[in-house]
Amino acid sequence: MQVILMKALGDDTRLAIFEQLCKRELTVTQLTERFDVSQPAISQHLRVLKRCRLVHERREGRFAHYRGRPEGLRPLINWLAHYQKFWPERLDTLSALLKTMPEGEKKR
Amino acid sequence: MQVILMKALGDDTRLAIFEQLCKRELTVTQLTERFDVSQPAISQHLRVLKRCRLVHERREGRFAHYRGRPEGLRPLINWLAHYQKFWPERLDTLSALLKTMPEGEKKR
DNA sequence: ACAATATATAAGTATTTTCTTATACGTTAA
DNA sequence: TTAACGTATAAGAAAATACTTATATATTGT
Repeated sequence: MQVILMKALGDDTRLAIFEQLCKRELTVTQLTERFDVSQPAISQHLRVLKRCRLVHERREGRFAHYRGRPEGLRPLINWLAHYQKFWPERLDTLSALLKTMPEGEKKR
Repeated sequence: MQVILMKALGDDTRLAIFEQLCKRELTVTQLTERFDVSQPAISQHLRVLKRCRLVHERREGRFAHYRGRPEGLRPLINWLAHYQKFWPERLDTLSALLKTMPEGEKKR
């Protein structure tokens, strides 16, 4: 369901975290430095983002490296494609393109 | 800001209302019949959707006809286009297409 | 082994959001 | 003109969400 995705990205802090993590992989501590909320708050946001696969955790000892997963946005794209019939013809090829977009892991 | 859009669409009832209104124009009363929340709740959801231009109100006497405005999704599309560089090359033309998509009113 | 570090979880509080009922306002029909 | 109808707004209750502090757990460096 794309409502879950919208909810996840509908919070300013969480959206900012996602955007950061799409630029570079960061640990929880590094994220905590960059935002003015507590470390637990960051962890909680990460859990939400992880639940809908918008971020990926790479454990390395006691460090948790997180990176953004833009592929996780796919359900949103798919949902939006439903509405392309309301947009100009120029975009008519969008859904075709989307249909052929692979499901699995993508290169970054 | 696309967070506002996400917030607006991040509620199940509101998303369902938007989807209904993209299919057909409906009055507040008709919407109230279709959902199991009170009429004021519907009006409040409509206000949120209207604020971010996801619906349009057509007044006709005491009736308020609402219809969905899928064009209002554009900020979302634009934002998503930022992430296309993380997607397969197949989609590389997406942003070009989006850039040329007109801003004004579109045909339905 | 022990202290320090990195993160997660628990529990509670504060804030925001969504709902309700009551009511106000404008429009139409009788 | 007045009663009924359609919708919006106000006010407050209920529910959901985002935060905090305290603490647990695991890992590393000394």
